[in-house]
Amino acid sequence: MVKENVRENTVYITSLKNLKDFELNHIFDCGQCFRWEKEEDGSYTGVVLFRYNESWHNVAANIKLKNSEATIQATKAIPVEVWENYFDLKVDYGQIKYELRLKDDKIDEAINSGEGIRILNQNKWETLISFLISQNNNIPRIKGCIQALSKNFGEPLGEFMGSERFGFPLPETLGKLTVEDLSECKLGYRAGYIIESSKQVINMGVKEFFDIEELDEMTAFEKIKGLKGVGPKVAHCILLFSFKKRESFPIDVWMKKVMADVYDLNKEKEIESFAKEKFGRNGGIAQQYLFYYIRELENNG
DNA sequence: GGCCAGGGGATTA
DNA sequence: TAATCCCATGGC
Repeated sequence: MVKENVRENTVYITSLKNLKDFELNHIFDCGQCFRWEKEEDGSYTGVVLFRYNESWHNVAANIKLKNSEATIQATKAIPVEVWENYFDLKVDYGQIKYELRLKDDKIDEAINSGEGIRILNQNKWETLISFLISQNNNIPRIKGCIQALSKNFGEPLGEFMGSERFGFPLPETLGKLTVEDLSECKLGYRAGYIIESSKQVINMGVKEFFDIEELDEMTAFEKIKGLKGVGPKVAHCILLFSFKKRESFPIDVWMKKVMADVYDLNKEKEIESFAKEKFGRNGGIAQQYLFYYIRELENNG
């Protein structure tokens, strides 16, 4: 994929070419991320937190897809490899879909509804906090909480695409807060979890937290679950969406619904072992197709 | 292992 | 106006 960064009125342009299995609606609306919003022209605008070269980079960005080329405008120059990794471009989703479709015609139909899904490689810290907020919560409210958190405690990124943008707050910032400091973010009982988990990440060291990626799935799961407020559901989301553990199969109320409707499975344990056996190492990706499929079905009849 | 409080807001009854 | 629901977890 050829790409170049061109400076243009303090906006940095990156293009990603020859994209396959890539649809913005599917990627940003399959429940994996909370900061991208759709514009009238079909492009998406959001704020992304990266960590590379041992430092944090919060960037406001807009991504527009035309045919098989995506154009990203961003407030900072982010290496194209970093964007490629974010959108998981090294992974051949065509092959994964081919393998999954062979399993049965139910997953085949689910894939048809969200063919352009890709699992983003999101920042591990941001994903931890985002999914702590997600528990027993709905997507519009999760987005509101994260927005409030960023507005109050994140780095101001200036105006971009008609709105003031704010970076995702960093561990040192959140770790120093009290529950009262967070009251206007309306996080409810999750505020305490966020503060405690932030302290735990600071104490273990950001590097060691990120290096959990190197551990095997079971060990990584236990490590993540050791953070305050992280149970099995949230741990699976964090592992899938930011630690590249693609076997992880998060089971929430939507997944319970789709697995009951489609596969007539009603117990969580049954769903778990079924997913492991049926989808194996692609469990997490199958989960995203199923999640998108049931949400589409419920929203559009 | 089962139960229930934890917050807050949108939606439904 | 009241009940229910939401990408759950901790503590008993």
